[in-house]
Amino acid sequence: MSTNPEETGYRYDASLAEKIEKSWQSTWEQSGTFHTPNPSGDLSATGELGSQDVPSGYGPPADLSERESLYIMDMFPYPSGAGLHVGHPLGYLGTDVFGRYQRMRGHNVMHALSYDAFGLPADLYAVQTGQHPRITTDANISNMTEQLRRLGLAHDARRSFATTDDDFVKWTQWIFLQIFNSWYDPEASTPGEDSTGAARPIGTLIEQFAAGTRATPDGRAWAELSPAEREDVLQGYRLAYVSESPVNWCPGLGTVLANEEVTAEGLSERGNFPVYTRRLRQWNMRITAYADRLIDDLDSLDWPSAVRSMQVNWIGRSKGALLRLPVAESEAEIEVYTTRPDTLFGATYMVLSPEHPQVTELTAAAWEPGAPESWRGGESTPAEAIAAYQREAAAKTDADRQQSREKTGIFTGSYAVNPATGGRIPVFIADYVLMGYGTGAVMGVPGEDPRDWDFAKTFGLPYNRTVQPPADHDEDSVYTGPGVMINSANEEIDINGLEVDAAKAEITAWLAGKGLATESTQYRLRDWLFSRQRYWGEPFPIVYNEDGTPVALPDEMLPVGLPEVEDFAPRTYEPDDADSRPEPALGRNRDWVEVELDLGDGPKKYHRETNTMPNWAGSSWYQLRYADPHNSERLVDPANEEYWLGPRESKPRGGADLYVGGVEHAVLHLLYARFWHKILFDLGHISSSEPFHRLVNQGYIQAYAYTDSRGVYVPAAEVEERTEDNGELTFWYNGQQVNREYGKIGKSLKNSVMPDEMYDAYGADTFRVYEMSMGPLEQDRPWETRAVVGAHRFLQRVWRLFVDESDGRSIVGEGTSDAESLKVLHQVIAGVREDMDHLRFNTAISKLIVLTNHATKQGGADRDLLEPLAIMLAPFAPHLAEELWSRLGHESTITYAPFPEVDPQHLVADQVTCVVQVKGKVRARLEVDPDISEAELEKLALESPNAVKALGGAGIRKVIVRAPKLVNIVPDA
RNA sequence: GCGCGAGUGGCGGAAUUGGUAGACGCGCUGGCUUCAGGUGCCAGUGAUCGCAAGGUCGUGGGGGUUCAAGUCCCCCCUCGCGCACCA
Repeated sequence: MSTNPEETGYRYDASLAEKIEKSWQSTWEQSGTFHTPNPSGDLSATGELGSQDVPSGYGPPADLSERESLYIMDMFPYPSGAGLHVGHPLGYLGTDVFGRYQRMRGHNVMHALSYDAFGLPADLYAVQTGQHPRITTDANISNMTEQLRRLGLAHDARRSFATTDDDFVKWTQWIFLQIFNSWYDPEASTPGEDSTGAARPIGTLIEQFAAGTRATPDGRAWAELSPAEREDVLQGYRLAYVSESPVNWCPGLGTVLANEEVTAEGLSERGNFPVYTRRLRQWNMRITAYADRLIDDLDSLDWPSAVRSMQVNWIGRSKGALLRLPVAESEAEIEVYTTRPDTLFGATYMVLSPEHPQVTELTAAAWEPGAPESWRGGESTPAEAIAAYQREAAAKTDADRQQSREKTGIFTGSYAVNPATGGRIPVFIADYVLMGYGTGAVMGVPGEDPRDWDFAKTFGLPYNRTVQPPADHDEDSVYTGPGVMINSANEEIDINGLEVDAAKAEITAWLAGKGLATESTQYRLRDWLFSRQRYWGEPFPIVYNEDGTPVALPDEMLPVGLPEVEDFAPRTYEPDDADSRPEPALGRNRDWVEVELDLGDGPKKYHRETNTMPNWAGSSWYQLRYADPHNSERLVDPANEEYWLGPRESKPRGGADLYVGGVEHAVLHLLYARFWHKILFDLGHISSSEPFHRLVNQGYIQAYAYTDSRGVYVPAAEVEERTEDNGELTFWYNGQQVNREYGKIGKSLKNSVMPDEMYDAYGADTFRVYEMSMGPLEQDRPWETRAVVGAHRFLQRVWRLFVDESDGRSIVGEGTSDAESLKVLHQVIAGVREDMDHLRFNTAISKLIVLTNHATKQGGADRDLLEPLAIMLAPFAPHLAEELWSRLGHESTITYAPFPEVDPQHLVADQVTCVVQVKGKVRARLEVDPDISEAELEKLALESPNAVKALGGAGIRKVIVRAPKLVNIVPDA
């Protein structure tokens, strides 16, 4: 029999790792090791699925349901057909390690993974292949599940779902109806909430109209309105509503898009197609009603500051004033929004957005003789010039509009009156003023606003400084800084000499007294465009009656399934065909669209809504469904929601305890999910008012890619590096020098490494340890296949502390470890606990390596050291740890073994190293008693030969003693 | 332009409240084991001077505070990310 460890099968190599991993994975699955009990329903300890027939000690402990809850979430994946590369599991491993650690700390940990399975890629693929997206989606889900299974993630598989499941779609649609049937009551208050304003059932609004306590828009009594008229009124309040408004139309994708899905360049985030602003009748979500709460509640969350500031910026709250400027020689007024009412004396012109509704009434019949040529746009009448400019603006994509900052515009021929100066100021239209913000009209103050300065320069308009710039300020330039007011007085008011803030208050009060100003808060945030014309999404649970009025389907009719169609594509157009109109794919199946239903008033004809929901819908509430994934009566049972997501001292607004995912969702998913969660909270369905208490953005794993002289990617795995004589590093492929670049991992970049390759070469535990040891979770880091072996060597050393590689015998000592080893052990325990609590997995692993290396150097270790080592290793290398645990004689899983406690008694050392510095530089080291007195230590330090030598006979000015670690001797200068 | 974050060996990265800079890993160098190979083992490894003991320099650059600065303060440079005609 061979005793070469490489042939005995007792060396921890890839094939042994695979054996161990697969065997424990199947034990865990059969035992329901990671099944997490709910307080109520089918997953409770007494429920049907909950009564686990666990064959051994590998199931969860009996008292798990009595433990404190901890809810860990990953941003769930889209089931892509490309499969996983080594970068994908990073976040899942981080949450798994943390979850496993928290189980050992005595928590009932809920952690599972589901799939965000509606969306454009499956839809596009279906269009390409003609295959139903459900088929490809399901296939992708099983592929990904299989790839992930090999990682040994401690997920409760019973809680896994896909957003495309009928059972899930039903509740997505149910939530939509809740939102549709609600309005935002600014007067409502919620117990425990400091701000007022909350979603309330639409019935409470109807009561107010019916009782006359709230006036209808046109003042008629509610009873006098026809059903269609009533619905029109309600559409102005519903939190989900249909309206004809400017939307982002993307002909290339054949669908409209939310603002959040359009890039700063005005292109679709998917596909990079041009996006046009078109007035279309679409569904919207009134997220603007929640703007204040979405900003203010961020303070209660434990989120990265980058994400918080992105959300704050996206919502874009600004405080200012609405001013009403009279139109000269007319009864009309133009309302403008400004954050600088203090500069009103400097307003020398006005600008309206080209889409502004008052443009037509302000367009003069003819140019007055004095109007400069540049104001006329080369047309002979204002009407023609205005119309031409409006046409041009409409044809521009947002990208075009933003590309050029050159100021353009047309004079309307009308004048407004500056109420402060009484002066006539010309009114222009210009596309630098956006209809979607404020009132779509601004006062032009060239002296204090850079854009107005540019416009005034272009059109030869005068400026009048109202804030005193510093002496060194260039006279021929705009000044936006602080200062005191100048040139700002008339017969009624004098704000000269005031600072900007005081001036704002003063002038706003003066105008308010004349009924010309009100304080106002404006938001950059727009309502959320909620309909898409693609096939692969949730249908709306809405039908239209013969008047075209939207009618909610009753809950019993949910879910509304997708119709079968032969062609999944929406009608798409040439990407630059701005005149096209969206045509949803669902409309193709006329039998599905035209229905006869009895909605309580007898059978009537209806037609269905043919748009689908955006793929953000499912991810906007899935955090609730994990808590009660099979409930068919409610979206989540209140007891289960409270247990997992309810508010606690550590999370005042509740939510998942930890949510890990990429930063790219900072303003999309994370804003939408907070919005829906708050509505459900307001309506009393849940106890938490935030979905995710703590958010961590994991970094990305990046890699080198190589291109040859033609710029074509070559397989990164086959590139060789060479150090030239001058020390320069060069890269070679097939004898040709290639160029290295650093960035994303991707198939097309030929630098993709699959987890499967790592399983084959080292096993899943090695892969896990490597990924967790590369650096802090939040940080991007480069993938380096050749470095993985370090993690493997570490696990091999651990193995060798337990098992004799030549015969597989246990070599665990049963004696007591020496004091030095116990000191190292307890230092490591203390450090690892601290690191784990803060998700510092890389440093936790380095400490485990220190402990392992110490034991290895000792030539072996005893059980009192190796048991804690196995437990601390378990979150990172769960399969190996479970194997070692069982080899130690345990007959139950290591998963719930209590995490080692620090025994301070072992931390006290009889000797400690004291450094002796002279003038801040380390000159000597002393081994001293930890309790040494300062005087004694000072004496020893001053006597130490190296210190004496370094002092070189100089006198001593001062000695700083920090017993027992440090002495600093300061010589005379 | 505005806002946020980060600059530490050849590389990834460590360094409570200011108190031994470079833990741990990769790579590299030397040795052992092996028919061979390395995904095995042992030792060394910031730069520099020195046979050595030891010295000098060293955390993007410059200045400052302090007995003591990667850490605190001021100025500057570079990189990354976000927002960007939002009145």
